[in-house]
Amino acid sequence: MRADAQRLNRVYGAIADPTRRTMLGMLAGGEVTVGTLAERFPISFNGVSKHVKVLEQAGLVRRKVRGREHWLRLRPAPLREATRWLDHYREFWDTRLDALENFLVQQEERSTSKGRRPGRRSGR
Amino acid sequence: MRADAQRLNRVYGAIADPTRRTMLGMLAGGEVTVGTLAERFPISFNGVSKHVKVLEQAGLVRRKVRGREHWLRLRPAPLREATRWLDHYREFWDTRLDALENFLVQQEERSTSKGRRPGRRSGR
DNA sequence: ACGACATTCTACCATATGGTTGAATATTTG
DNA sequence: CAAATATTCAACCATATGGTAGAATGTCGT
Repeated sequence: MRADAQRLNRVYGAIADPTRRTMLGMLAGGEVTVGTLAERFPISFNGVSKHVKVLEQAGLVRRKVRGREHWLRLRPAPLREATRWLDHYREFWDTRLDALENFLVQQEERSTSKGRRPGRRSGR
Repeated sequence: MRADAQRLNRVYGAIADPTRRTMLGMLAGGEVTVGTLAERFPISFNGVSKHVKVLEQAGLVRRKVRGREHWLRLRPAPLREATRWLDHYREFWDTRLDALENFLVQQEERSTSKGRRPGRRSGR
């Protein structure tokens, strides 16, 4: 599904920025306003506001307007999805590729440390 | 450490692109040349070459030049690191925030179902 | 040596991103 | 009502990104 991929794009894109990762960490304790968030970053309020919007569009943060303040809350669901994709491949690679790597490295060692033996198909 | 964050930026940035995610999937089976990879994408060879470079700089792919061909191999280690960051937060949020969300939603229901809206001044 | 092949490098383009400032909007407070 | 506050919107800038095309580099086959 395309929508699925789109969401992954947004989520990984969102957490690819260290400022936004830090923001997510700050939201772990509960709700926080945009202004409170902004206090802790060396960029302008507007810069922070933009980052928040990115997190929001990735579905990682939910905004609730109460009076003049915007309260932000973490939404873990998209992270779960993102983890699922990563885990699916990572596990497979961890088990399968480590073995493959060892195998290939050994093969390399064999062909470089000892001379090529006659009658052997040289793997190029 | 900053280097750590830098690596996470690169890895998440790399997998934020669906073309590159697909490439990683294709590399699961073992080594593949850039050209073989390129055959399966609707973009130019050069475009593919650029994507490969991004994956390489994120440490997700290792390149080995054999003759005129460049063979690519997956490197799972950075994925492991990326998963670790995600998992650390996700687990925490999963347990802690789901409870918080339920609590807050209930609170909301309680206050809205009784028609207790705060002074309403219509927009504009 | 020569041409075909696999690939990168350089240059270019359009759009996205992260940042800024200033104006606008809505809300609380005096 | 007016001022202060919390925030977004709009415009702008510099740089990054994803894409293209063409030239350059290195290797293979004859």
